[in-house]
Amino acid sequence: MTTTEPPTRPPQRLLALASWQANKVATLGARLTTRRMQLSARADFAVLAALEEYGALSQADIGRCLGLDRNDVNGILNRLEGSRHVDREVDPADRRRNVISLTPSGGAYLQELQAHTDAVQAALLAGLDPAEQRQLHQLLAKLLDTHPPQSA
Amino acid sequence: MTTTEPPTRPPQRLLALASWQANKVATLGARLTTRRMQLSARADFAVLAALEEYGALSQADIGRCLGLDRNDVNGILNRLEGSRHVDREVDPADRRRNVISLTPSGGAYLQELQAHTDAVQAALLAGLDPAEQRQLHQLLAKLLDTHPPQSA
DNA sequence: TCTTTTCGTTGGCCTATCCAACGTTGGCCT
DNA sequence: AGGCCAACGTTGGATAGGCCAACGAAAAGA
Repeated sequence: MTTTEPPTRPPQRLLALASWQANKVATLGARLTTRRMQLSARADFAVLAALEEYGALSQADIGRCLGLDRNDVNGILNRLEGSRHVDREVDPADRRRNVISLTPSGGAYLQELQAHTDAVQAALLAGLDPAEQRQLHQLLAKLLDTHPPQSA
Repeated sequence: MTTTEPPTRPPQRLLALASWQANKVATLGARLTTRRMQLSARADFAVLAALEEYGALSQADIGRCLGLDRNDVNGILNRLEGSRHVDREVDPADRRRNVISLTPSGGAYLQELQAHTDAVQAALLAGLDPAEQRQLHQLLAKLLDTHPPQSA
């Protein structure tokens, strides 16, 4: 009797789900990231990128444009402030707010993370040719565009 | 002076990243899921789908075909066994293994979850026309195919 | 003025992913 | 036979992400 062979593939019910696929791609990205940097550096990268593109921001604005919760932004900033990648000052014009600004050290850190991130992207998309990569990117962008940005 | 307008969009450095997009789509899927069922039901769905497609499996086989860690499979099965959706018996042919099998109740639960899952997919992909949905699905499938299946 | 909103902060909950270790069991090899 | 190694289930823990509730301070609106 042939021993019933163990399954190698995920069940069709899962393969059919775009959300399941997206999850798998996301954790794949996380795995590839771990090989090159601390996992939490992804969050740092996001915040630093926002500051670099938009200049000084309040914590709430950072959260809104990144789709992050205020609390989580706070935690990331504690880390970044601790390593002097970011300055945190009370906004004199609105003392409820903190003005978060990028330090030179933070800018350098951003460049460093960008290099690692690029490598991760290349590894993640290695199986697709350039045209397919562009297609995928555009489809994901369109999908995200149709959903309201929301930071919890 | 025009007060510097708060940014609404994520920075370009993030928009350019497929891994960031995948993460966002994944959490979007999670959010939509939460509206209809317990978040943890996604894991239940995956395990039940595997059992339904392949018949009785060992815990290790479940983990392998779903890409899950053995430990996590264990936790999911504790839940499913507690609600009688799954039977767990020692394999008489190999007493290291447990034979996990779907109960009628589990089959019904699977159908119920499938309905909710379908609704989530529809909501997630609502912004894409059918051809785009197919394209996205195929590109994600191809991407996942090029990466070795690995369960931690 | 009083009320409502925004902001930063603290603390906590749930899920996901992953790693390390243990005892049990089976297969393999000499 | 014996001894070694691999696989299995299980326990416990680490890190991370996403989310919610509540608080005091401060601003905006009525």
